[in-house]
Amino acid sequence: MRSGATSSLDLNGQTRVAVLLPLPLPGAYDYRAPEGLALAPGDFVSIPLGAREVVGVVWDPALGRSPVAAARLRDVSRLLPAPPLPAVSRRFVDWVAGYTLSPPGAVLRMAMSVPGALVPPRPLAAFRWLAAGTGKSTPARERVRAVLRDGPPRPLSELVLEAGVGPGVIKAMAAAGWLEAARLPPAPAFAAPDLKRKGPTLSPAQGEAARSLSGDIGHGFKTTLLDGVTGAGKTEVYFEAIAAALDSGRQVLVLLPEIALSAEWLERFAARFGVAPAVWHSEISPSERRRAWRAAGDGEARVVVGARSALFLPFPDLGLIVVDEEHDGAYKQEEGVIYQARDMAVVRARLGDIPIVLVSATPSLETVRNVATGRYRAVHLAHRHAGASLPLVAAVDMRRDRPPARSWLSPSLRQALTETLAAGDQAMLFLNRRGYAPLTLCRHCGHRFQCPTCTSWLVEHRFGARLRCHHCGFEMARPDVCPACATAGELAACGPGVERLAEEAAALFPNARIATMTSDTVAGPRAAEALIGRVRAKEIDLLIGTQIIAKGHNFPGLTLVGVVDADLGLIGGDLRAAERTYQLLHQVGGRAGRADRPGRVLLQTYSADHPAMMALVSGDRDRFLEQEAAGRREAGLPPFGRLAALIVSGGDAGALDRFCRVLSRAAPRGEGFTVLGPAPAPLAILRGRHRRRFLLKCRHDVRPQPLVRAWLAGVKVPGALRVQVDIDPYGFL
DNA sequence: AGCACGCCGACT
DNA sequence: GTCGGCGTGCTC
Repeated sequence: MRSGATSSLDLNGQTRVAVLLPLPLPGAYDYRAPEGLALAPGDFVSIPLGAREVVGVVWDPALGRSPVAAARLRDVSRLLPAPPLPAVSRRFVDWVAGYTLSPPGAVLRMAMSVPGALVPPRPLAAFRWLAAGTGKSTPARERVRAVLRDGPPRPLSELVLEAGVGPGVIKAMAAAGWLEAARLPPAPAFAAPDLKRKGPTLSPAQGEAARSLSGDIGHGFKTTLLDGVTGAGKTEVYFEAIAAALDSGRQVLVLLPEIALSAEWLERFAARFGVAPAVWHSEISPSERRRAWRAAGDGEARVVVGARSALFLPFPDLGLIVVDEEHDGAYKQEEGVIYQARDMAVVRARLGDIPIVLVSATPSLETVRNVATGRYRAVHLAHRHAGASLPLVAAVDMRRDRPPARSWLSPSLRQALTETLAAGDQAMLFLNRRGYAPLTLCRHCGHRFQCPTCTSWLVEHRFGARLRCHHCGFEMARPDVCPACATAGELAACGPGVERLAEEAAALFPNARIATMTSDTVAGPRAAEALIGRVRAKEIDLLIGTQIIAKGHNFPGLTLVGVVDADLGLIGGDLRAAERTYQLLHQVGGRAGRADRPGRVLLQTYSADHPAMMALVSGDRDRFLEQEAAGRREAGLPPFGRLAALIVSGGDAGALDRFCRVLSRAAPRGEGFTVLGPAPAPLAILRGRHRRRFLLKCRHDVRPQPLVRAWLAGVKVPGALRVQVDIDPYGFL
């Protein structure tokens, strides 16, 4: 349905419209609407730009923008046959652009990065049996005839499959007059969830939580934290809220970190609603992407589950947002438009005046703080469902319980593994380090293998005997001779990666069936699913992996989790290091003992008295959060203050440092904020570009955006350098 | 983001 | 003598 045309009339009586283009331009461009073409904000249009034709969106007229001369205006070429971009989506694009200090067109690009989605789905090419044509009958042609005779027209892909012929045979038969091309209406993209289907029986606590969330549907914007330990049944609870939103006729968006790895979630959804949801993430094919975008935009997709960018889909009637694992760092987009999807989801809910549920067993300090101040409401699920008990967590103090030389499993962990495997149970070893060894050095001259274009060591991968940079993809064959001193046979692998751990485990437990799971060993979601299936079928005794084994997978037979290097996430001066370590290790530990058997978690650490370790062992999350909060409050760091980072990069370190001095001089001065830097960015050189970082640290009541805007307005960035703004910076990059 | 225009090395 | 490298700059 289209609202009336709201384009403005120019002095000459010509109709002028603002068109936002999916390009990093500072604002919308003005065009002329040809006579007879009524255009309203949200309309997708094709317009000429320079020598090419570009798709854009008619934007809402901006106030106080000095208009470009009428003589320069060009005509809108045509209106595209797609549902208009809803007003909420347009306001959201503008809001995100203003918050992240990105050009609005760059944000719009995320909302329409779907080539070909703007033409209606083309009818399916199909073929029906005509009669005998010319040419001879062959066995292949006979099979096609057998499939088609007396039946309705069949799509090409189906025919190819059923008749066991190549597409060439069909086309040749059509050309020879045996078959007639027909058109079938396009298949409905997504089936509607079955709302009559009964949900599972909920515990009293779950039922109460579900009623509480469902009661918010249709009553405007409200943010709720759904907080409960792994296994407490949070998913079933928010499924009921989804059912309530669907029942009210509105769409639902569920955000997950790395959807690609969570087939288990899709199974649970299908079990509850009888259909698959529309799925949106970076790895879906162009045709799936097109289908999902279109279905979200015309309302056919009732539920979309996706990674962070699903937030920008053009939902016309969104009624609920769920952000699962809200604490997960994967919600922070670090490239292009830099944004925190969880925070932007709250904004999207506010603009749409709908409820949003943040879900986590280990909520972020930001969210906990928002609950404490009353901005968010909290719904707690205190206990594990169906009587399952929480795993017993113990720290292994590596200062006393030392592994033998060149091995990484302490005597305690070895013994626990032995017991577990002997009892016929499954175990898991977690080490957040891909490859064989994180560093290779020459024992003769001390040479260390470093990436030629990044500040990072090359990681040895025994599989294929390569040295690889995990930041830029550089790789080389592992040499036998030191490139610095030419000594042979003195290159030593330092430290463990999962491959090396698997080697040690195989030597210790020669009869155990061991599998390694990292992004290197499982290519894509299907391979991951297959491996997880083997673990569930108890074809694997010991699973060794990086953080991809931490997320969302449920292994009923697993009773021991060994964290090989619990301190790994604590290194580096990241302000969220302790929090992230706690969250990740808690999640890893949650894999142990879900069913009727208690689980055990051993944390190998050199800092057993670190607050994060003590909290993991004692299970006292709230005390840990209070300590973290106290430290951050003291330092004026988020969520008690605001941060913005400026990353300046360029190929020439000299030019970069010169420009950094210019930036320093132009830095804003005043009350309530400080500018720190320039300092080498955490990855001082990435892909051959040198990087420096400024930090703007603001009091909680001071907005960093106007300061950064004024700062950058006062300098001219040399062409070869790049300045990236990161509002609410998270970790390294 | 494209695509043009614009100044310095190896080819018919 | 040209073809072409991609560095800066513009697109309503």
